[in-house]
Amino acid sequence: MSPGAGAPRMVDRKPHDLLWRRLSSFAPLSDQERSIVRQTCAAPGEVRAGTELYVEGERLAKPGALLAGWACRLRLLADGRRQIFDFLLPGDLFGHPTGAEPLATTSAVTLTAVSIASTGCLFEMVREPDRFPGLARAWAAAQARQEACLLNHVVRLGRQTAYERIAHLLVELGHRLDEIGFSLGSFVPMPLTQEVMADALGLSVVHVNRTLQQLRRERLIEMKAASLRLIEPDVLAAVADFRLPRGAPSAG
Amino acid sequence: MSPGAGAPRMVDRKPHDLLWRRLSSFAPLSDQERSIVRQTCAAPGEVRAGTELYVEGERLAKPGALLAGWACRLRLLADGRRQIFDFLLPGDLFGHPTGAEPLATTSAVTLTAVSIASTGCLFEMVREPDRFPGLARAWAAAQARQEACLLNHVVRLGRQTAYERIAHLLVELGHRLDEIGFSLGSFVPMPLTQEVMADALGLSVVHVNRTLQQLRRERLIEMKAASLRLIEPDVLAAVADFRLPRGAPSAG
DNA sequence: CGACATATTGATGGTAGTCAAACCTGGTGG
DNA sequence: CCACCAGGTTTGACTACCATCAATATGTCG
Repeated sequence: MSPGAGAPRMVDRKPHDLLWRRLSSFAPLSDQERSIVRQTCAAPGEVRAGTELYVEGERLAKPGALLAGWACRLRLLADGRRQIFDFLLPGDLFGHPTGAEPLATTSAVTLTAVSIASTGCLFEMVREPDRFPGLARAWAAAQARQEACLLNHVVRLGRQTAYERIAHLLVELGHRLDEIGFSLGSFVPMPLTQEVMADALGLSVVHVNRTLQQLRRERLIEMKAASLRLIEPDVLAAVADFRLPRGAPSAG
Repeated sequence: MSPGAGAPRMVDRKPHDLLWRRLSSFAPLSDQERSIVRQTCAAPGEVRAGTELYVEGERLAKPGALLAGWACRLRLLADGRRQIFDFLLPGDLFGHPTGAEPLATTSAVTLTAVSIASTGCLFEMVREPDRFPGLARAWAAAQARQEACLLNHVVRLGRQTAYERIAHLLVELGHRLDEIGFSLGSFVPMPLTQEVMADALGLSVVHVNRTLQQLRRERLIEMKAASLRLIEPDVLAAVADFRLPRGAPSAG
């Protein structure tokens, strides 16, 4: 499941290695493609926690990739309720128009300090699958992956209890972190406040708190600072009916 | 919002006109593209209600488009709970692999008798955006549309009450039906059982029943056989905080 | 230290789930 | 034509999960 202790970790390397390694795990890249991706990451931008990357309805003009830090996509309701759709982790792409209209269907906000590669030129390349087949395939796979997570999220929200939702989300995030070099059974970064988890999982902060306590009491998870350890990933996956997305890239 | 009473309705025409009209509403098609799409719909397949179009995990081999009838995408949990992700209406595409791996991430089941065009060859064409630019753009827009509906669904499930969820779903379906030729303020087909709505909205059948009654009592909707009328679409949209998806095709 | 965000705890109430039964409705067949 | 049945809808009684409100810790940062 995880690389051995000595295996290279994407996140340990220079940020500008992270993206091409991540894309390569979706589909093999040519040397040319790889070097272009690396160039893209040469001068990442840095933004603070709480920054809006883009806002619902706005024209998507600055597509990017996260090289470090976390963000999320969300929508605000008229009365202030907030729904988080998914989380963006290092190596994830954001802000790329999908349909004909390049208008954002969600907002996106950073949850931590974040460093960002601007991927405008990569996005141009993806439009020419003949010249850049590896990149195009990796891109499509990355999108498919994001959609798979969204489907998981719908299941959590629609048909799972608070206990199951939290277990499911933590296992999913654990696996995603595993893919980028953290090992599933050990402490991994988890910079989500309980309020953020609540807004993602459709629960109240109070109930998230109590449910997390239950998971800790049962010795299924362990929390420390802004990090988390899944003590029993298999038990958690079982109670949450978690399924590994098919076609998932293997870590390392 | 809707075409006048005398305007042509996509669904009134021969099924084999529906698809190209629908795709044209996303992006203009060349004469060649249009005629190919029409040919695709020449000999639709017919299947009964309750047929599985494909099953989660299976290799997607028979991509298609709905020419008549309704279907849905769903997932079953280990203990029998069921979550419906979205509904497929006439003119919608299904079963097209998105990422590298052509494995279904959901199952899909027909809700009514359905007629289907096999779109394997169209799907090949979409891979060559240089030769078929209109089709490629329409395809991308159709996908974007589907994703927009999925985002709406997450909001419903995560942050809305039963009352809001149902209102929101009905308005969304109303608008989608409006796009394919029914008019928003009049009776439109609505072949969903309360159980299906419950499995889509993360509610129990009983509660769906009671909430629908409330909407009827308040004279916001009217139901008859397998059809529905939104008496006050604006009020419903307001209580549900419904937003028209940007870049939506206009009906007619 | 004080200001602020986040986490925790307790008490109470409401929304929605569960269980169970009755009631339609359309279709089938004797 | 009516009995019968299956699937869907409706109703009632009861329960429980989770939201809400409010107050108190804990922690972090200038």
